[in-house]
Amino acid sequence: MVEPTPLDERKQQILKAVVSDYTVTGMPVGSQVLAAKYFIALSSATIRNELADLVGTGYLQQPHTSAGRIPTDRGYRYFVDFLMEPEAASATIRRTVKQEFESAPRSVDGILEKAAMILSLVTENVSLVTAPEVSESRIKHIDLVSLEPQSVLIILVLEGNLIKQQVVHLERATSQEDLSRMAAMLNQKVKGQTADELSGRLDQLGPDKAEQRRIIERLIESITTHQAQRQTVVLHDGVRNLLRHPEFVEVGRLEELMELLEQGAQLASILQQVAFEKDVEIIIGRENTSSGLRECSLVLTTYKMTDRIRGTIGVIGPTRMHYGQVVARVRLVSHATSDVLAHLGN
Amino acid sequence: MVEPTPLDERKQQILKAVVSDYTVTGMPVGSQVLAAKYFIALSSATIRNELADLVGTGYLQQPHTSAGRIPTDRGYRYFVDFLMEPEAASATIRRTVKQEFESAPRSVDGILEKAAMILSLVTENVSLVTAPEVSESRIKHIDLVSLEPQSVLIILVLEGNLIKQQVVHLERATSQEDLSRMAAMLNQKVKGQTADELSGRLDQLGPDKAEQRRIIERLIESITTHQAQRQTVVLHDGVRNLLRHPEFVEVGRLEELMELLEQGAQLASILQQVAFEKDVEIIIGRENTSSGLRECSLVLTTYKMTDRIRGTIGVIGPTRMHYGQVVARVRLVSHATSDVLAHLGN
DNA sequence: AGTTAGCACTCTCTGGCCGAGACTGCCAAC
DNA sequence: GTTGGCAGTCTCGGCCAGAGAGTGCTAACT
Repeated sequence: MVEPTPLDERKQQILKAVVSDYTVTGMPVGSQVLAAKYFIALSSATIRNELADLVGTGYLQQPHTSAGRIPTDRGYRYFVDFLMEPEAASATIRRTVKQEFESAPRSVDGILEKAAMILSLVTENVSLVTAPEVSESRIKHIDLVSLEPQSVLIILVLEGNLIKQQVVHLERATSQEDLSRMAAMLNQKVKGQTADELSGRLDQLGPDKAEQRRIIERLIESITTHQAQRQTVVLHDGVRNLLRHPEFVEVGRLEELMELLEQGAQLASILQQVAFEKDVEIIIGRENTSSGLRECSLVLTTYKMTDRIRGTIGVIGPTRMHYGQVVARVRLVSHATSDVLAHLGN
Repeated sequence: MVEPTPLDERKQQILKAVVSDYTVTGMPVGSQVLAAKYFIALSSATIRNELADLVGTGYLQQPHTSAGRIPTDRGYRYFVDFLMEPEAASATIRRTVKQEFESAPRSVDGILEKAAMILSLVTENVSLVTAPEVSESRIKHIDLVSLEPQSVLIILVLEGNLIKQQVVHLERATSQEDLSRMAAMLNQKVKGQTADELSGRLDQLGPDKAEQRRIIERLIESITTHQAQRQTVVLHDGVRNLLRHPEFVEVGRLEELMELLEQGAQLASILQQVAFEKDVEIIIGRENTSSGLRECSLVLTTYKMTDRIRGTIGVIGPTRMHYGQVVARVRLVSHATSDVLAHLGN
């Protein structure tokens, strides 16, 4: 990382003005416009000198010799770190979010899907939402359903009414009656534990018949390994919004981005690597390791359920975005989502 | 509908050649090319005469005066109805489909998602898959989980290990023990029935305590109404493929299409209206009622599970597509999907 | 009557050119 | 350090010309 050149007050104001203006108009910002709209006390020549400095230090760039300036990734970074003023979501937006959530279904999946929809709606960008890690969720209820004599369907009801299923094959035939009995016993023992915790506590299961015990071990092993290797699901919504941004008129960039969104795996690993030092994390342009995101920015935060952080929620948009507004709205939707999830009950 | 003008043999061959060539090259087809590549016995002048007729009767059109001809929707329609030769999927494609399905999870949801992925892969278009109607699926297992004293989570395990959940509120507090007892009873009575069938057969429930009976009625009512008002889910995959087609370089058309895909509801109703007179149904360009699909074609068929038709599977692509190949591959993936679903067990 | 060669015509596409417009960088003066 | 002035650079839109592709029509041919 390059040591950031300290900027004096006036350069900061000019950088801020360039970012603000460019964000709105999408056109490179010239010295005359800046002098007229933002710095009436200064002449355009003075501003030209400052602009030249900002280009030299890498905060701004020129698309071509006779054009105005646009921010570089570094310029945006300085802007969001030091210059951006906190904004609050408007009452209209808050009302929209509230109303939309009212029609959300009463399950984690449904709520997160709705959250993705709402977030893309209010930010006019692509929204991203990761589902909670199953292995970290508390188990509320276990059910065992016999499919074939040696084949069992395990149904896990996790906190927030999140339901997970998996099929496991047993070494020997086991009847539904036996399975129901084991399920009843498991429900008493495992309630409130996470899949992660389960693996270490097999010995807490009372001394049952050796055979049953072996089956239960097999089931629990299946649950823990299966959940461990599950990759995080990433929901997204609002690609249609992206098409309206002028930076995506050429479909080239879009293709790589769509691939990223539709494959999910790479995106999941990107989102998992985010270190949330602040409540909202912003990743700008080439700060992204993925080439499909070189001209995009991510604005990410987390959401909670039962007071623990469970997943990431945020948006992907062009680097030229109204960061203040997007941050406010991402934060709003994140809080609203956490609220709705909280009301699902433990 | 305009009465189709009967086409003599040679006009048919010329129309077929135009469609075939245009499908491959994407360029308007001229009389010289046709004479050289497809009709060596004829002169380009003769072909010009025939082309003029085909334009007059609405099977072909000219982008501009000095350009070659391209098919109209009507031309494509005639082609797929009378001229298209049946194709078979290549061994490579068949192997790909087979291999991909091997890594599919053992649940309906997972398999259908995988099917969408595979179909978009092998057709290089956007794939569509509707999920089975829950209300028509046989119930394999019911579980009742107490959330709060008066709040119950109903878990339905349907054929194919499809799991559906819903929360229902009761008039009075009911313990988990009571719920488990009722679940056990319900499992005996309702096994193998569909939600639709359930509603009519309340009286078959043995004479229990009036109170329990009322609760069960409430649960069943909740199941049937809830499932009835669910709208069909439409999965899609492969938007990234669409971006590679030259007809979508301008994002205008794409925007409407993305909206259709991401909203789902309108798409669901379109798919439900398809009358499957043949095994593969093709809807071309403006035959679509939806404006977002005016320059797209749909190639659709159905898939089965336990010998009953359960949903629609197919693709959306530009009207200029290799229909024969796409039909073959849609059919292939549909059959493969049905096969994999069949092995899930009842 | 159907087919063909010939030909004039139309339309698109590409590249080059020009002038307008937008901004800059630099210099000299303040 | 700031400013006015000015020459220089680059993009963009419009215009034009020439090449290329393909047609429609006519007249001749089988």
